[in-house]
Amino acid sequence: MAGTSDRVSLMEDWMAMPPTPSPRTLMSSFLNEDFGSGQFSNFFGEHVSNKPHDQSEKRGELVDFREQVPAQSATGTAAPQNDISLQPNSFNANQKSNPQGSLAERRASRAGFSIPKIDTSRVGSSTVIRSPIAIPPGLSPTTLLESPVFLYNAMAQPSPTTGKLFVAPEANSTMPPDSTFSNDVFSFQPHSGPASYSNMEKGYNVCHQNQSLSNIHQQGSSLQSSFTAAKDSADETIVKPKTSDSVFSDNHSSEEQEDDEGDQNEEYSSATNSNPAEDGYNWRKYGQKQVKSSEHPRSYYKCTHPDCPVKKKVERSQDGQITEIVYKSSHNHPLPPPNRRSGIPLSQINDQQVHVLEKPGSHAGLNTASLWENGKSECIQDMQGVEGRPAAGPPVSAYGDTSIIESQDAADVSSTLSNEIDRATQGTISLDCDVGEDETESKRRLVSPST
DNA sequence: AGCCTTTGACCAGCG
DNA sequence: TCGCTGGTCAAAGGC
Repeated sequence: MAGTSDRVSLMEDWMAMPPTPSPRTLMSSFLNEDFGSGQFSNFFGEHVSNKPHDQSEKRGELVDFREQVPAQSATGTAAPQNDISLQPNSFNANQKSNPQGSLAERRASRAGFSIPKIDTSRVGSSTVIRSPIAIPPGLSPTTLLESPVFLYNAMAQPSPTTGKLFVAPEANSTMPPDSTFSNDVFSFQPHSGPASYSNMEKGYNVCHQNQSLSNIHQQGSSLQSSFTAAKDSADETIVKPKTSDSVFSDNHSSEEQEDDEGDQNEEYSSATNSNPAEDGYNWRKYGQKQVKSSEHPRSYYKCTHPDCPVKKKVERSQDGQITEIVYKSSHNHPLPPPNRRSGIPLSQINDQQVHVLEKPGSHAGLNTASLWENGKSECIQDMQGVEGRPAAGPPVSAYGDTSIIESQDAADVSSTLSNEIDRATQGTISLDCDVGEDETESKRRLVSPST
């Protein structure tokens, strides 16, 4: 089975990587990287270099795709082609709340980088995390999203025409050659280094439709999964993890897929906690049903926060692996403290946060992880900047300013990193950068059932 | 005691 | 109108 052997090969690559480095080591390695040499920017391409497709060709497709989409501005008014929020080297043109841009942007600008931004303002209120493969228990969909690779490639915003979330090409990133668009659904393959599922957060964070993808925090390292992200008519965002080999061929047979799941079951058998409540929010299950459209039973959860309209549907395979999550509506409250009841113990979060920094073993992994951390830091800083705002309040676009990746000098990086760790260990950071406003609950499924 | 899950019943939308 | 389907309710019981 080709897919299995691919994954085995990947795992071997990971196993060959250096043992867990310390954050300092990571940072040191990171700082020794030549940003301008393209090592970093080519990382994703390098790690998908075993793909048969021509990378530039695919990128061209992506560009074409984007150009075909009549973009809208964040305010919903007509805008020139190629929404500026998607454009590299143009974030300054999109400043709103802060004429100088976010701290991340300022830092990046200072370092000579431009930061493409995600415009999440058009993202709607219902999120689907849908996986044709089962998400291993304890492996959060958000963790998948939080892969540095995903982050780095996550120039994502909903299609102006369909509302589906798609990922646009970004100048400094390398689209995996097997990236695909299909009905506004973009698939790509995060693959940035060793993943240790046992070290990942058990459970998952909400990947909120109003949440800048850059704001999604990483509790785990990158995965060899790929994702399909889609957003439909301001209602649903679909994030579709795939196995690495499924990326090579979307015609992946169901048999192969089942085998993949089986393999993953074995790989991730150590992760046993699949409680969907562990996304940081508290959920109450109010129903379960076997629906015809899915071979798996569907569970219905409500956010237990008073007056919070958020619901989610979770489908699990027989072995408890999550196969689909559909988020509906938006949280109108901050993320609750992490260690309450079903929340993750603070100490566990600490460890996980540290693992984020320690796990990536390759240079590229270091880079992505470090950059991710930087981006996360900016997210946090942005969040701090809006503290005190009514939880139900602000336009989402306020968070759309959050930068994804920034380049920093050594001091900044170290400072950011250590601050990040400190915040994590103090349990003071909110993992959710979203305070949504769109309460629309209509929804429509975008991706046909995986079966 | 409070909050959770479970589970059968009920309801609404749709063809 | 009827049957199917998906979503929700609410009682019961567990932790």
